[in-house]
This record gives sequence, structure tokens and C-alpha cells, in this order.
Amino acid sequence: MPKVIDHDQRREHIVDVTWGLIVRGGLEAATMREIATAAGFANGALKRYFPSKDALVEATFNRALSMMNDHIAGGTKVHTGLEALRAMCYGAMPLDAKRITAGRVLMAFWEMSLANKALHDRYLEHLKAWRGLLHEHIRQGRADGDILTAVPDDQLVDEIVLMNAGANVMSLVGPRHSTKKLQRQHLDTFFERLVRP
Amino acid sequence: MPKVIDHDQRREHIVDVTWGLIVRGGLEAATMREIATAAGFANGALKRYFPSKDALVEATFNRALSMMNDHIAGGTKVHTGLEALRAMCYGAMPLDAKRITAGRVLMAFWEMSLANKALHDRYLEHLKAWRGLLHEHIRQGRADGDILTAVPDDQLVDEIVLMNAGANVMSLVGPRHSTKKLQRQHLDTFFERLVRP
DNA sequence: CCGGATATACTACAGACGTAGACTAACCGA
DNA sequence: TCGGTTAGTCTACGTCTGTAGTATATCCGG
Repeated sequence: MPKVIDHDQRREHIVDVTWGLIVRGGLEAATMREIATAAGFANGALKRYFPSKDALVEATFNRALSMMNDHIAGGTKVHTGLEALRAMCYGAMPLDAKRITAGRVLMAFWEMSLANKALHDRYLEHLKAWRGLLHEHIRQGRADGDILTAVPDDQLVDEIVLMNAGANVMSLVGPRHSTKKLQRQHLDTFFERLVRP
Repeated sequence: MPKVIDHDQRREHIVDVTWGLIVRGGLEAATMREIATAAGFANGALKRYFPSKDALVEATFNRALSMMNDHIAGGTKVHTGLEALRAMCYGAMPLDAKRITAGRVLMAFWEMSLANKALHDRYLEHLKAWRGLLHEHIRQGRADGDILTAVPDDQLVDEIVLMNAGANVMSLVGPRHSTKKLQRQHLDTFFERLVRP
């Protein structure tokens, strides 16, 4: 038997490095040579862990989605209905550096998914799951008597998704200031609206 | 004197073609060879009209911004205050194919501006002007007694910008259906909120 | 301690890219 | 008609890309 190494751990490390390069300079800066060097390897060494660049990029995007899922679903375990919805919405917002960088990767994902049907389907699946959860918690919130607004559920879900996408974009390309405080204000105002008829 | 041609018109045509290629396949698909071919020229012919690819791309992005300005400022000439605000918000939304493609170019712009300070400054300038106009019309709307909401102006402006950015993104990478009807509903709900205390 | 499997390094290749430069064709004014 | 200016073509160069292939180093089980 030869040298024993943890392949999954290596893959995680390589995805780490790819993530960092995308955050710093976009997909354009994440070349195989650059990734290999930054990961401490020589040019062809990544081949054993990812058969192609597409596979590596897909793994990196999958991490972005699962990281978002973690943030989103974080408070869902301990709450239900309105409170679960609140936890999801705050969790999804780019309120700290980690989530902002995830938004940076997501942006590269958007760009690439417009030219890659498999990636696009992957994102639509993610969106569908996210929206499904939002719907479910809004329904429960109404059943609990907490959510009273006359605005239909579809529209509420869509409003959350749009605000979140917009916040991700603006935390990257918008003016340096603002953002965080205003993001909380938007969410507070939104939830005030929810609980009033 | 040699053959006389309209340089500005040629530049517009080249930007047209570049625009179309970006819409179809992103910045990655807009290579100098591809642009030249699609514009009906041979490889090096674009040199006379744009000194470099960066200059051509910048011109294309400038068209996206000015197109958005046109849509945004369209209703501003005939209205003031609340109605001007309404015209701006509807005009900025990706409600038809033309504005959706403008959003596609804008998305490429975002991506590139994260690696190009000059482009980023250009976009911040655009954002600042847009937000300034929004502020102005909200202020006038309040002075007219039309806008009564207690939500502060800063937050209203930011909410509009976030919803617009999010709508641009989702009209590209979101599910095929929804979008247009929901966009109008969002705006209607938003303006209902504006006129209530 | 040694044979074989594996990890990694290195080289090479074919293609695409932006752009520079030499060349040809077209046109207007005289 | 003719000369000079410019439009556009074509070729070439250097660089970078992903990836395939080959060689070397490293380690474990016997």
C-alpha cells in the first residue's frame, strides 16, 4: 500500500483555495495553475481529486449553496412559523464577512449558470427548496395567527428572495457604507408589515 | 481625402454587436475576433474605432448605464414627486425583453467592476445619481402631502435599489414563470405603503 | 528492506486570446 | 487621371489556458 491520504479532506482544501481565489478575483482569477500553486501543489496535481476544472468549480459552487442552506436553516430547527421565517431571513442576509464572500461566489455562480444548463438547474433546485421553506413557515405563521397581512404568500416569498439577491449584489458593488444597518431596518419593517392586517 | 465613413456610427454598431454577444454568452463570449466577425469585419479592424478591448467593453457598459438612465428618467420629465417616483421605479424594473437584456449586461458589469476600480467608480457614480433622484422625488412627494409613511427616506431609497437589483438578477437566473406580474405587485404594494402613515 | 502502488512534479501540446504590424483596396481632391 | 490618405485584411507573436502524458519521489505491507 502506498502513501495514505484523506482524499475528501484534500478536496475540501482545494475547494477552500478555489473559493478564496474566486472571492479575490472572480472566476477569471481561478485558473488551475493558480489554484494548484495556492494549494501548495504543482500544476497537474489536482487531477487526482477533480477530473476537470468544471468538476472543481461545481464543487465550489455546491459549497456556496450548502453554506447558504446552513445559514438559512440555522434557526429553523429551534423555531417554527413566524420565528422560523425571521431566522431564515436574517440568516440569509449578507450581514457579516463570511456571508458577503458567499455572495461573491454566488455572483460568479449566476454568471456561469447562464452559460451552463446543469449549473442553472442546480441553482433553480436550490431556489425552489428555499422558497418552499419560506412558504411553509409563512403558512404556519398564518395558522398560528402571527401573520396577518393581506399580501399573498407568493408575493411575500418573492419579496424576500428579491431583497436578498439585491442585498447580496449591493454588499459587493454598492457604496461602502450603509448596507448592514439598512438591511436590518428592511427586515424589521418587513416583519412589522407581516403582523399587521 | 480617402473613404469617408461615420466613425461614431461605426462605434455604435460595434457596441451593438458586443452588447448582443454579452447578452448571449456573457463577457467570456465577447472576444475581439467574435465581435469583429459578428460586426462584419476581419480580425484587426476594430482597432481604428476602439484602441483596446477594455475601451470597447467600457463603451458597452456605458450604454447599459445610459439605457437604464433613459428608462429611469423617462417619466420624470412629465411628473414630479410621487408620480415621478412611480415612473422611475416602474421604468427601472426588468419588465420587458429590452430591460432584461440590459440587466444581463449589468450583471457582467458587476462582475468585471469587482476587478476594475475605474469601472466600479463608474457604477458607484451611476448609483449615486440614481439614489439622488429617488431622494429628491420622495422629498417632493412628502412636501406635496402624498407620501405619508414613517419609514425614513434613506430606507425607502435603499429598498427600491435592492428590489431592483434583485429583480434584475432573478429575471435572469430565477424560475421562468412569475417575475413580471409579481414585480408589478411588489411595486403596487410598495406604493400603497408610501401613501399610508 | 524491498517491491509495488500511489502522490506529486514536470513537460508538452493544442487552442484561444489581445494586439501589433505589414499589406492591399478603396476613395476623394486636385 | 493620379497621388495620398485611410479602411479593412491578413499574418504573426507572445502569453495564457486546460489537460494529457511521463517521470520521479514517497510510502506501506510483506
